[in-house]
Amino acid sequence: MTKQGNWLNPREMKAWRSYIIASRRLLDALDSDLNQHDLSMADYEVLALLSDAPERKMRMSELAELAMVSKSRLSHRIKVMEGVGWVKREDCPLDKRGYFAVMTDKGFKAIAKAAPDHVESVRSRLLDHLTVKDQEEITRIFDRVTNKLRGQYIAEDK
Amino acid sequence: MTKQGNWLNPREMKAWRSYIIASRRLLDALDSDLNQHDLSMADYEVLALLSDAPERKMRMSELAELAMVSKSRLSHRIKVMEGVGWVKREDCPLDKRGYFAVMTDKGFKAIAKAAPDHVESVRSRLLDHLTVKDQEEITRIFDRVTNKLRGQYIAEDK
DNA sequence: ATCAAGTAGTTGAAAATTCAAGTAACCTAG
DNA sequence: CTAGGTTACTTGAATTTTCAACTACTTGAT
Repeated sequence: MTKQGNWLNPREMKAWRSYIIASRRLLDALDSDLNQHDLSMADYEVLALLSDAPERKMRMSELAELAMVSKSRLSHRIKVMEGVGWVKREDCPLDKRGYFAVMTDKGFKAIAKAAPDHVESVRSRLLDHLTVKDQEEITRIFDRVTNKLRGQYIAEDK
Repeated sequence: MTKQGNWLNPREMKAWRSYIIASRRLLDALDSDLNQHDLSMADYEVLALLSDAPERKMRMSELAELAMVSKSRLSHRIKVMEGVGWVKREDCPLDKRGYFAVMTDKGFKAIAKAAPDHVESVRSRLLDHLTVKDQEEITRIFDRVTNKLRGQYIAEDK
């Protein structure tokens, strides 16, 4: 299984390093752009998901899953967003263990305000530098990676 | 400058989402693999840099820069690594403000033990799913992204 | 020399995240 | 209808990361 001693060849190494370095920098830059709206990428994602959901509400579990964060983290995060007034909790009548996170008007306004800048940020820091062909390659390659990963990766909670 | 209201078209959206989702999952998986050696990706990177440095030592600033973490974060992190016995600090005679982080034998053993698994992890979760052509595309595309980013992004400290 | 400004690195407190329980509700086999 | 296991979510404590000083040293201009 673990075929040890099998170091990366130069081509593999270059691909891996290029990818990792660009990604770190890119994510840092996007996050830092978003900070001007007092949002992190993770929080933005949560709000974006909520704003697209029917009635702008979603079960905690589903939200955690789609936003790819642990339940615990989402729970803590929603608590602070609740403090800021962007979301409220609402209990689920069908399953009394469950809760909905519901986006408030204020929350909607907050993300509506941040979204154009964020999109512009994604453009200027990534998409603008990719040709149409590049974009298609990226889609093809990373969809494959996700699919393979789905098969392999068994996370405990998140 | 900020051309607002310019939402992503479907192709751009697909590329962006594929990339982001795969990356999140990939990094999570790699991190979780490394946890079996009590290491995070960031700590691994720090140790890897040290183990490649002459005399296995490096100035704090340089290490922070190459590992792409803030000085503060590195400082805290080195403190715990020092506690574990993987590194020591050594003061720099040339610049009395400065310190070297020096990897100990124990530290070297720790990363030497983790490295093959990590490499295997990078392979099985990413590289194995990329053709040679894909790897070259990745290198080309992400090198470009990094270059553009370098021009744009002005981070405060890190 | 001297002083102002910048650099190297650390620090403590605050905020975020993880980790390990914990509570309550649901589901299902007998 | 009920015990045992699972699911949904929260919580508090521990760890990690960020943030805003702060110290000590260096540098460069006068």
